[in-house]
Amino acid sequence: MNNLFKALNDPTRREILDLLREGDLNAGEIADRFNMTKPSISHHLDLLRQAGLVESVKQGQFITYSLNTTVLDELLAWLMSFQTTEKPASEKTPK
Amino acid sequence: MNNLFKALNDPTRREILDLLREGDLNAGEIADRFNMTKPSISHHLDLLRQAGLVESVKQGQFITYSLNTTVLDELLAWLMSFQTTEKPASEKTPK
DNA sequence: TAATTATTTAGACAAATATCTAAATTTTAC
DNA sequence: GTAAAATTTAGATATTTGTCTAAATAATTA
Repeated sequence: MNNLFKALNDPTRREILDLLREGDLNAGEIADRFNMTKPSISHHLDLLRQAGLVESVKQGQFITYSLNTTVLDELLAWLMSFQTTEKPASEKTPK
Repeated sequence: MNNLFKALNDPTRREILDLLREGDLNAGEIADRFNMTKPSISHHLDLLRQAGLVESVKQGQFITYSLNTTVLDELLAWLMSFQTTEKPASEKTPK
Protein backbone atom coordinates (compact mmCIF):
# COMPACT_ATOMS: atom_id res chain seq x y z
CA MET A 1 0.00 0.00 0.00
CA ASN A 2 2.94 2.29 0.70
CA ASN A 3 4.20 2.17 -2.86
CA LEU A 4 0.72 2.86 -4.11
CA PHE A 5 0.26 6.00 -2.06
CA LYS A 6 3.74 7.13 -2.94
CA ALA A 7 3.06 6.68 -6.64
CA LEU A 8 -0.19 8.61 -6.44
CA ASN A 9 1.37 11.45 -4.48
CA ASP A 10 2.60 13.38 -7.50
CA PRO A 11 0.56 15.36 -10.02
CA THR A 12 2.66 14.32 -12.99
CA ARG A 13 2.19 10.65 -12.21
CA ARG A 14 -1.54 11.08 -11.74
CA GLU A 15 -1.67 12.83 -15.10
CA ILE A 16 0.16 9.94 -16.70
CA LEU A 17 -2.46 7.58 -15.34
CA ASP A 18 -5.20 9.78 -16.74
CA LEU A 19 -3.47 9.79 -20.13
CA LEU A 20 -3.22 6.03 -20.24
CA ARG A 21 -6.95 5.71 -19.73
CA GLU A 22 -7.41 6.70 -23.34
CA GLY A 23 -5.06 4.02 -24.55
CA ASP A 24 -1.59 2.61 -24.33
CA LEU A 25 1.35 4.86 -25.10
CA ASN A 26 5.06 4.37 -25.39
CA ALA A 27 7.55 6.21 -23.21
CA GLY A 28 8.34 8.83 -25.82
CA GLU A 29 4.69 9.61 -26.48
CA ILE A 30 4.11 10.07 -22.78
CA ALA A 31 7.13 12.33 -22.41
CA ASP A 32 5.93 14.46 -25.33
CA ARG A 33 2.84 15.44 -23.35
CA PHE A 34 4.85 16.92 -20.52
CA ASN A 35 7.14 19.84 -20.15
CA MET A 36 9.81 17.65 -18.62
CA THR A 37 12.83 15.67 -19.82
CA LYS A 38 12.58 12.04 -20.83
CA PRO A 39 14.70 10.77 -17.95
CA SER A 40 12.35 12.46 -15.51
CA ILE A 41 9.32 10.85 -17.12
CA SER A 42 11.16 7.55 -17.20
CA HIS A 43 11.63 7.82 -13.47
CA HIS A 44 7.95 8.56 -12.90
CA LEU A 45 7.03 5.55 -15.03
CA ASP A 46 9.32 3.45 -12.94
CA LEU A 47 7.57 4.46 -9.74
CA LEU A 48 4.19 3.78 -11.30
CA ARG A 49 5.44 0.37 -12.35
CA GLN A 50 6.76 -0.38 -8.88
CA ALA A 51 3.33 0.38 -7.52
CA GLY A 52 1.79 -1.95 -10.08
CA LEU A 53 -0.25 0.84 -11.62
CA VAL A 54 1.24 0.43 -15.07
CA GLU A 55 2.78 -2.41 -17.02
CA SER A 56 5.42 -2.11 -19.68
CA VAL A 57 6.03 -4.26 -22.72
CA LYS A 58 9.02 -3.84 -24.95
CA GLN A 59 8.10 -3.79 -28.60
CA GLY A 60 11.26 -3.50 -30.60
CA GLN A 61 12.78 -0.16 -29.94
CA PHE A 62 9.74 1.11 -28.08
CA ILE A 63 8.36 0.38 -24.65
CA THR A 64 4.61 0.48 -24.43
CA TYR A 65 3.00 1.40 -21.15
CA SER A 66 -0.50 0.42 -20.17
CA LEU A 67 -2.71 1.00 -17.17
CA ASN A 68 -3.38 -1.67 -14.59
CA THR A 69 -6.21 -0.66 -12.34
CA THR A 70 -6.46 -3.85 -10.33
CA VAL A 71 -4.09 -2.40 -7.74
CA LEU A 72 -6.55 0.36 -7.12
CA ASP A 73 -9.08 -2.13 -5.80
CA GLU A 74 -7.20 -2.42 -2.55
CA LEU A 75 -7.21 1.33 -2.12
CA LEU A 76 -10.85 1.50 -3.07
CA ALA A 77 -11.68 -1.05 -0.40
CA TRP A 78 -9.74 0.89 2.20
CA LEU A 79 -11.53 4.08 1.31
CA MET A 80 -14.94 2.50 1.31
CA SER A 81 -14.34 1.01 4.71
CA PHE A 82 -14.24 4.57 6.01
CA GLN A 83 -17.73 5.21 4.76
CA THR A 84 -19.08 2.10 6.43
CA THR A 85 -17.23 2.06 9.72
CA GLU A 86 -18.17 5.58 10.60
CA LYS A 87 -20.65 5.55 13.38
CA PRO A 88 -24.16 6.70 12.45
CA ALA A 89 -25.04 10.21 13.61
CA SER A 90 -27.33 8.85 16.30
CA GLU A 91 -24.41 7.20 18.03
CA LYS A 92 -22.12 10.15 17.86
CA THR A 93 -21.39 12.06 21.02
CA PRO A 94 -24.14 14.66 21.28
CA LYS A 95 -22.93 18.25 21.43
CA MET B 1 -6.52 16.88 -4.17
CA ASN B 2 -2.80 17.43 -3.72
CA ASN B 3 -3.07 17.97 0.01
CA LEU B 4 -5.18 14.88 0.29
CA PHE B 5 -2.67 12.60 -1.41
CA LYS B 6 0.14 14.18 0.55
CA ALA B 7 -1.68 13.56 3.82
CA LEU B 8 -2.36 9.95 2.94
CA ASN B 9 1.21 9.31 1.86
CA ASP B 10 2.52 8.45 5.30
CA PRO B 11 1.90 5.32 7.34
CA THR B 12 1.68 7.15 10.66
CA ARG B 13 -1.00 9.47 9.35
CA ARG B 14 -2.98 6.60 7.88
CA GLU B 15 -2.77 4.87 11.24
CA ILE B 16 -4.07 7.97 12.95
CA LEU B 17 -7.06 7.94 10.64
CA ASP B 18 -7.68 4.30 11.44
CA LEU B 19 -7.49 5.06 15.14
CA LEU B 20 -10.01 7.85 14.89
CA ARG B 21 -12.51 5.52 13.32
CA GLU B 22 -13.14 4.04 16.72
CA GLY B 23 -13.85 7.41 18.23
CA ASP B 24 -12.53 10.88 18.84
CA LEU B 25 -9.26 11.27 20.69
CA ASN B 26 -7.27 14.19 21.97
CA ALA B 27 -3.74 14.92 20.83
CA GLY B 28 -2.09 13.32 23.82
CA GLU B 29 -4.11 10.12 23.51
CA ILE B 30 -3.12 9.87 19.88
CA ALA B 31 0.54 10.48 20.64
CA ASP B 32 0.45 7.77 23.31
CA ARG B 33 -0.30 5.17 20.66
CA PHE B 34 2.84 5.92 18.72
CA ASN B 35 6.51 5.55 19.36
CA MET B 36 7.11 9.14 18.43
CA THR B 37 7.35 12.48 20.19
CA LYS B 38 4.34 14.71 20.68
CA PRO B 39 5.61 17.47 18.41
CA SER B 40 5.95 14.95 15.61
CA ILE B 41 2.40 13.74 16.07
CA SER B 42 1.23 17.32 16.31
CA HIS B 43 2.77 17.94 12.92
CA HIS B 44 1.06 14.91 11.42
CA LEU B 45 -2.25 16.07 12.83
CA ASP B 46 -1.67 19.45 11.26
CA LEU B 47 -1.19 17.91 7.83
CA LEU B 48 -4.31 15.80 8.27
CA ARG B 49 -6.21 18.92 9.23
CA GLN B 50 -4.91 20.81 6.21
CA ALA B 51 -6.21 18.03 4.03
CA GLY B 52 -9.58 18.25 5.74
CA LEU B 53 -9.35 14.66 6.96
CA VAL B 54 -9.65 15.57 10.61
CA GLU B 55 -11.21 18.38 12.58
CA SER B 56 -10.04 19.69 15.90
CA VAL B 57 -12.01 21.22 18.73
CA LYS B 58 -10.41 22.74 21.75
CA GLN B 59 -11.98 21.60 24.98
CA GLY B 60 -10.28 23.34 27.82
CA GLN B 61 -6.74 22.19 27.98
CA PHE B 62 -7.31 19.40 25.49
CA ILE B 63 -7.76 19.37 21.76
CA THR B 64 -10.06 16.69 20.49
CA TYR B 65 -9.53 15.35 17.00
CA SER B 66 -12.23 13.70 14.95
CA LEU B 67 -12.40 12.12 11.56
CA ASN B 68 -14.00 13.84 8.58
CA THR B 69 -14.49 11.42 5.75
CA THR B 70 -16.34 13.71 3.38
CA VAL B 71 -13.05 14.71 1.78
CA LEU B 72 -12.51 11.11 0.79
CA ASP B 73 -15.54 11.24 -1.50
CA GLU B 74 -13.60 13.16 -4.08
CA LEU B 75 -10.84 10.58 -4.05
CA LEU B 76 -13.36 7.78 -4.16
CA ALA B 77 -14.95 9.31 -7.24
CA TRP B 78 -11.57 9.64 -8.95
CA LEU B 79 -10.74 6.03 -8.22
CA MET B 80 -14.05 4.73 -9.37
CA SER B 81 -13.76 6.59 -12.63
CA PHE B 82 -10.82 4.34 -13.40
CA GLN B 83 -12.97 1.30 -13.13
CA THR B 84 -15.56 2.70 -15.49
CA THR B 85 -13.41 4.41 -18.10
CA GLU B 86 -11.30 1.38 -18.77
CA LYS B 87 -12.14 -0.02 -22.12
CA PRO B 88 -13.79 -3.44 -22.10
CA ALA B 89 -11.53 -6.31 -23.10
CA SER B 90 -13.27 -6.67 -26.43
CA GLU B 91 -12.14 -3.21 -27.47
CA LYS B 92 -8.59 -3.60 -26.38
CA THR B 93 -5.91 -3.92 -29.00
CA PRO B 94 -5.79 -7.61 -29.91
CA LYS B 95 -2.39 -9.19 -29.47
C1' DT C 1 28.94 -1.96 -39.47
C1' DA C 2 28.22 2.85 -38.52
C1' DA C 3 24.76 6.27 -37.54
C1' DT C 4 20.30 7.19 -35.62
C1' DT C 5 16.51 6.61 -32.46
C1' DA C 6 14.14 5.17 -28.04
C1' DT C 7 14.73 4.51 -23.54
C1' DT C 8 17.04 3.92 -19.26
C1' DT C 9 20.83 4.40 -15.80
C1' DA C 10 24.03 7.17 -13.13
C1' DG C 11 25.19 10.96 -10.64
C1' DA C 12 24.40 15.69 -9.00
C1' DC C 13 21.59 19.07 -6.67
C1' DA C 14 17.80 21.78 -4.73
C1' DA C 15 13.49 21.36 -2.41
C1' DA C 16 10.38 18.88 0.50
C1' DT C 17 9.64 15.83 4.42
C1' DA C 18 9.87 13.42 8.95
C1' DT C 19 11.79 13.62 13.05
C1' DC C 20 13.97 15.52 17.16
C1' DT C 21 14.91 18.95 21.23
C1' DA C 22 13.90 23.26 23.32
C1' DA C 23 10.87 26.96 24.03
C1' DA C 24 6.25 29.27 23.88
C1' DT C 25 1.25 29.27 24.76
C1' DT C 26 -2.82 28.19 27.08
C1' DT C 27 -5.55 26.17 30.60
C1' DT C 28 -6.27 24.13 35.10
C1' DA C 29 -5.33 23.40 40.05
C1' DC C 30 -3.44 24.51 44.26
C1' DG D 1 -0.46 34.03 41.15
C1' DT D 2 2.67 30.10 40.70
C1' DA D 3 3.18 25.41 39.27
C1' DA D 4 1.84 21.67 36.40
C1' DA D 5 -0.13 19.73 32.24
C1' DA D 6 -1.50 19.67 27.20
C1' DT D 7 -0.39 21.15 23.03
C1' DT D 8 1.88 23.74 19.54
C1' DT D 9 5.67 26.50 17.41
C1' DA D 10 10.46 27.16 16.16
C1' DG D 11 14.58 25.65 14.58
C1' DA D 12 17.90 22.00 13.42
C1' DT D 13 19.12 17.88 10.84
C1' DA D 14 19.07 13.70 8.12
C1' DT D 15 16.51 11.44 4.52
C1' DT D 16 13.67 11.29 0.53
C1' DT D 17 12.11 13.18 -3.69
C1' DG D 18 11.85 15.48 -8.27
C1' DT D 19 14.43 17.21 -11.67
C1' DC D 20 18.39 17.91 -14.63
C1' DT D 21 22.57 16.66 -17.77
C1' DA D 22 25.57 13.21 -19.48
C1' DA D 23 26.44 8.57 -20.49
C1' DA D 24 25.00 3.72 -21.39
C1' DT D 25 22.12 0.21 -23.69
C1' DA D 26 19.45 -1.69 -27.20
C1' DA D 27 17.07 -1.75 -31.61
C1' DT D 28 16.61 -0.03 -36.36
C1' DT D 29 18.16 1.67 -40.72
C1' DA D 30 21.14 2.92 -44.36
